[in-house]
Amino acid sequence: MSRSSMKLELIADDAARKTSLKKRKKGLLKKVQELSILCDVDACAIIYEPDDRHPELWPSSEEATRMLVRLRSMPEMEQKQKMMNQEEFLYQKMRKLVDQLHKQEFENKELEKKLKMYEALRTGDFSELDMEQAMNLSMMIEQMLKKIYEKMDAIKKHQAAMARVDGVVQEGGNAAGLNTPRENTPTEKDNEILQRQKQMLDMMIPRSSKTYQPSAGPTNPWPANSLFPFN
Amino acid sequence: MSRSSMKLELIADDAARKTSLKKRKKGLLKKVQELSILCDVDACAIIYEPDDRHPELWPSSEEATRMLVRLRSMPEMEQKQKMMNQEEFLYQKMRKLVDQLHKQEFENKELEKKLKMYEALRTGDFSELDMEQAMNLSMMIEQMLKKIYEKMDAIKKHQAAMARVDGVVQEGGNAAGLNTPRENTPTEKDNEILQRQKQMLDMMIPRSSKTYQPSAGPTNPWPANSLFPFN
DNA sequence: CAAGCTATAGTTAGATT
DNA sequence: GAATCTAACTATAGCTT
Repeated sequence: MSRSSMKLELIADDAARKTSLKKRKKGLLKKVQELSILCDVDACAIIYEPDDRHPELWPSSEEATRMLVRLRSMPEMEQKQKMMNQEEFLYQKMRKLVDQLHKQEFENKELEKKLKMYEALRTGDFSELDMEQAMNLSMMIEQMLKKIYEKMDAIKKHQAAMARVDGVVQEGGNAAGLNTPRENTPTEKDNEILQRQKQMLDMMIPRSSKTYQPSAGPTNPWPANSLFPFN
Repeated sequence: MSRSSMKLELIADDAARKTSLKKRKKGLLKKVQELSILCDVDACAIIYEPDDRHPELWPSSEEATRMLVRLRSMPEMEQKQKMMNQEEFLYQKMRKLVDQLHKQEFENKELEKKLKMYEALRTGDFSELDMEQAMNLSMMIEQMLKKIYEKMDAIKKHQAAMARVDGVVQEGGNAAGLNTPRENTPTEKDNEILQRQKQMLDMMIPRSSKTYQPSAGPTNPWPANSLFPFN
């Protein structure tokens, strides 16, 4: 219903009624399908058009038939219900299976989410991630980068010290192959760190990452109950 | 459906599925009512919830029963009824469920394997991996390292070139902070590469990796149908 | 756990081709 | 009629209460 909300009553105009029926039938079928898939229920719809002997059965004639058979057998079943008969046993078993299945499916989704992040990290393609995953991943990358920088600094310091020792012996050689501390004025050092960060990101992320921007400062947009395992 | 259109698949989360079912059931009822009133047709919907043996009938039990009576008068129905009884239906459904469950469990295991490798890569703890996973992982690390080295070489070459340009102007400065080519005799270079590999591994793997030994040479212990996705 | 809220995807009456 | 378009208009996922 749209355009000047119509009243809920028979559509008098023949053509309009038929058109509406066609559209709504389609819509209804879709809804039934969605319901049965999304919510895991057996559902069907039946429509008798006035001038048609054959009813329309959804989602399929067979499915509807089965449901109707179940429906028909229901009244008799009520009587037997006190006892635990074969059918009740089957139903119980099925309920258990359905529960297990749902649990598995849930776990599967969680695993896939995590995996997606790792894969994104490896390939450098972040386009498939949703907001939460992107945030998780950005934090993870930052943590990894931090560790890497710490390690690099440690190595550099070590090598600088070596170079100094060499220098005492050999009058200022640069054997370690890295720049020596005396070259770093405070400003130069800052620049260097920035440069190095860009290089590292480039190394870790083969395709240049248009989508990733390392968040600066102490701002932490992290959801408290993050799904990602920062062990 | 709203807010970032969801996929048409089982809602894994139990509570969400239940909520959705309730809402959609209501919506469906409304649609059926509207259809039958607006378009003058007999229509009904039937929903069997998984753990409820009593189906929900719309618009009313009486209406549904009337329709059932009409349906039963269809000749083909009678035959199908004999063939497919309720119990057989349940068994069929259960078989389907068991299959689904096994499939899910398998997928789950595969996902967990992959995840375990990524986690091992991140934490540096390889003790939990089995042989196949360790081999997969070692190959992955080698590939990543290769990429990193290539990148580092590219950067180094670039910086060395810069340094040479500087050298022409400034008489041999080492502005880029990495060693210049002239320092590399062949033997020194080999040593340096080895050294660098050790450093990189150390950086990528916080806890020193006792279990990982990069395999040298062209020997490839890889299973042809590796489970790991090298895309 | 039910009830209410809200933004937005989906539905559809009416018009047009 | 059937198909297509579009402007209302509704249904409902994800939240909050």
